[in-house]
Formats: sequence, structure tokens, C-alpha cells
Amino acid sequence: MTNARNPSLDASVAPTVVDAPLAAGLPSVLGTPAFSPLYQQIKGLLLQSLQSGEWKSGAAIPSELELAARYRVSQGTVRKAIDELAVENLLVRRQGKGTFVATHSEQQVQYRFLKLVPDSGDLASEGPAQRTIIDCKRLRASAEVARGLAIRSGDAVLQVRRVLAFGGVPTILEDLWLPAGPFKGLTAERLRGYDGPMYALFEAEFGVRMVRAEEKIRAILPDPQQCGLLAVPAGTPLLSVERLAYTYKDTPMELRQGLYLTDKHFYRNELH
Amino acid sequence: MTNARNPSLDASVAPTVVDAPLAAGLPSVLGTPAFSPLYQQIKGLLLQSLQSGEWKSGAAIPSELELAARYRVSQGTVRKAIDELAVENLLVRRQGKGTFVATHSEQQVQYRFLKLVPDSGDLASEGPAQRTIIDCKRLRASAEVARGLAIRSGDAVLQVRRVLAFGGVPTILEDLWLPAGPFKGLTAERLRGYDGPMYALFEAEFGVRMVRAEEKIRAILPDPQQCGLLAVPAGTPLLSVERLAYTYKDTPMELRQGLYLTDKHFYRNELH
DNA sequence: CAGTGGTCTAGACCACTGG
DNA sequence: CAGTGGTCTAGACCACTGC
Repeated sequence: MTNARNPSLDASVAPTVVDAPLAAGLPSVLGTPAFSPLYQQIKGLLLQSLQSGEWKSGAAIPSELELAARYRVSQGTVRKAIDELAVENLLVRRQGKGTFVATHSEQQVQYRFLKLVPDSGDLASEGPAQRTIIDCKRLRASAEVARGLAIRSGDAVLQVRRVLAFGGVPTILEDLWLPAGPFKGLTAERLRGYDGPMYALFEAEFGVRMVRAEEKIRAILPDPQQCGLLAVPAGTPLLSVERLAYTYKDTPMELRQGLYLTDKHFYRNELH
Repeated sequence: MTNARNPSLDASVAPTVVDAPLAAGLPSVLGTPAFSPLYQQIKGLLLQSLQSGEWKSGAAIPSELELAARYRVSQGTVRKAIDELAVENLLVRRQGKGTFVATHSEQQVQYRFLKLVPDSGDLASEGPAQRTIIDCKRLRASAEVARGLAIRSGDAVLQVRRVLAFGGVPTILEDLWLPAGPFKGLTAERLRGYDGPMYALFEAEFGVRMVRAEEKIRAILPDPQQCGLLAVPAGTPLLSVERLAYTYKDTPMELRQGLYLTDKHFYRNELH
């Protein structure tokens, strides 16, 4: 393919492909990327298939050769697109088996987004967390919550409060805010009836896949109510972990504030 | 190249190449990798050249074509090796210019390992940090420090204590422990005379490049001395950030305990 | 054994940098 | 303009999985 911006990636095989908005090679104002390599466009198409639900959580996507045929590109180009999605943890490659849609329900990565680790050993060695749903309320988004979730202040949101305990010791107190629309029908009972990571439930019941998140971490002192729920004396310093979780296309779908007791655990991070 | 484990990657061109220790294809006991792809071996050779000092911090390494010729492999294989090193932030690719040895002295990534961010804006907007070296002592490693640095308890180490302030507000109190050998000659005066990231000084003066690190984060209450140095009242919760930083080959080279004031800043982390 | 992802090659051409 | 990294292809073969 000589590729004067991909004659073959046309509407018939790739209905919604977004071709480079400007002529290739012409730098546009102020650093707008005037060139999008083929594999990036393929990546975009794969992303669409993921977002649209064409491929379900945990299911295999078509093989590289099939995708190459579908998009009329070489296997290597598809590989590069899949490679990036695998690095971002949206897809999982398994040699000899295929490429699968990443999910939060797998045993190995149950706590993909939870960086809290016991002082000795790993979370798994403490056995499963004991989850206690305290409540699940429907209310109107405060200005702060609305800003995080990119909705209008006053829009309906669900607020979930829960406590996680390890080995019987309450360790994490969490408040979650979810946009009411995508999570219509979520109740405290439904949450209590589910045994597994919450994000797995979101995938299975609401088709919402959390794909990445940002956390803001601070040291704080809990208020009296928080002390009670975590069963710690006033004046105990806690880690405040404010998380904003995103689905595809950088859409924020959950705001979460966690309070972590860090006398027997720590938040583990790797720097590169 | 037909490659029945790389006849061409021989001693003459790649003096220290470690060939797959076992015959390819024969799985050995308990999951030991019995197969090492060519590009991984090339990666190992590049790593050696980095570690040996053949290529200095910030300097360009040979072009892909040159390396391909040197190792007698295709450009694609060299590319894949470099790709991984670039992902790990050991190398930096610059299109049209070359591939460079990553360094901590560059403006853009000055604070590569510092995840503290002001509530509004970024660290750069606050101007440069004011660094105050409190002291730099030579002492014997405690059991804990020795365990972290993988040396013997009682071995000589340097302990550095300093305070970082932003906009005149003391925000970070840090204690560092360094093995005395590689850092022979480091003094408080030398540290005070240097204007820039400490890791940049380590590169320039001691040839030690920090390549990755692990952090353990907790919420703690400072002791009276720490309160004094940070000018905060007793009872102020602080983020305790214990960092273990590594050079090449997973060699630990620095243990660091930081106390972060998080009323105007937060520790920012991204999850994937 | 067929099917999947993983490695490796050789070659063409494109995009970016700097002299 | 030459030199660098970046993209894309086509094809061969290897390693792993499961039937």
C-alpha cells in the first residue's frame, strides 16, 4: 500500500474511520497532529468495537489475520494497534489462544486498581476482603461531584458507601459517586448480593468497563463518623485516596473517595 | 537468518552475549524461561553498554542501522529492543535526531520521580523548589537500611537530610541513605553547591543513574523534630513516602524517606 | 494437527531534523 | 540534502494451546 492516507481504509470496510483531518505533511496551527499513522486509525476502530459492545468483557476478539483482512492492512499493522491496547490494559494477549477483552473479573488482577498492600505478603494472602455496603442513595450532584463526573451540578447521581475489612479489620472506607443514567437500577441489595470486585459487577450488569483512573492522595484526619466506621480513635492519620475512573474515550464514570488505614498496610507505587 | 539460536550473535561481535542457557524448546523445571528471543538478547547487550558507561547520560547511542550491523541482526530486531528500553525510560527516541540515554537533568522531566502536585497548576508553575540541605553524615547502616540497600548491616552509608520548599513554604522533608562506596566524596557542601535535581548530580558526579523506584506510602503523624523542620503544628497528618531507587540490573542504590505536607499539594498517580 | 500469537527478516517509503 | 527514527508490507518460521 502506497498510502497517500489509506485508500483502502474506506467507508465500506471501516464505516466510521476518521481520516486525517488535514492533508498529510502540512503542519497545522499550534501543534495539531496533522498526520495519523495507519495503526493508530486501526486502534481507533478496535476501540470503537470495544466501546460499542461488539466484543464482550473477557471474550476473544477476532484473530490478527482476520482483523488484517477486515481492515485491509497487513498483520503487522494490526499487531501494532493491538500492542498499544494491550499495554493500556484494554486487551490481553494469550499466546496460542487469542486476544481477549480485559476484564476486572479475573482472579489474577482482581485488585487491578487497588494499590493497598499488607506490610507482609500480598492482598491474596489475607484472603478475600469482607465487603460491607453501608448504603446506596440517589441524590443530586454537588458542584464538586459534577465537576469530576463531567455532568451538570444537580444531575442525579448514586452515592455508595462501603467498608472493606481484611482479616476482620476494617481498613478501607469508601464513598462512590456514579452517574445515575448508566447505573440505573443499582441498589444496596444488588451490591450486597454480588461477591466479587465492584468493577466486575459494573461490567456484567451495566456494561461499564473502567479502563484507567487517576488518584489524588493526601494524608488527613478522619471526622468522628469516619472514625466510627473504621473503628479507629480520633487523631489517627489516614490516607485519603480520591479516584476518578474513566471508561473508553476518556469519559469519567466514577468518582471515589477512599480512606485507607495504613498502620498494617501501605499504598504501593512503582516509578519509571 | 535461520536462527537455531543465533549463530551470528557470536563472541566476536557480541563478546558477552548470554545465549539461552538450555536448548531452545526444552521446557525446564518449574517455569524457568527456556527460550530468549533475539531482541531480548540485544536488549541485554544495550543494557550492558549503558551500565558500563560506554554511552553517557544524555548522549546519543549509535543509530539503529549501526547497531543492527554491529549485532548482525535486522533493524527491526534492534528496534524492538530499543522500544522496550524506551518504554522503561532508559532511552529516549527523538525522531530525526537519534536515540539518547535518558537523564534526570532535562527540564521537561526534572521531577520524574516526584509525584507531588500543587492543588492548582503544576510544579513548574510554582517555580523551582528551594532546596535546603540540613546535613550529610557518614554512618553505619542499620538493619533496616541495610536490608533496603542490599548491603550488610554496619556497612558505611551516607545519610542526607534536606527540606524542599515551594513558594517559600516548607513542604517536603527527606532523609536519604546512600551506600558510601559509589558516592565517595559526597558532602553537604557539594550538595548545596549544586542547583538541580539530586539525581542529576548523581549522574554527573558519580555516574549513578536511577532507573526505577518503588514507593510505600502511608499516613503518619510527625515527631516534634519533624514538625519543627516543616514548620507545622504537632498533629498535622503527613504523607510518608518511603522510596527504594534502583540503578541497572535491579541494584538498589538509594533508600529515601519523604514526609510530604499535603494540605496544598497531593500525590498524583495514574492507574491502568 | 490446525490455529493463535510471537519473532525475525528485507526492503520500501514517509516524517522529522539539521546543516 | 543526508541521516535519523517511524510506518507498512509480505513472507517465513517458531512457540504455545487445545482438540
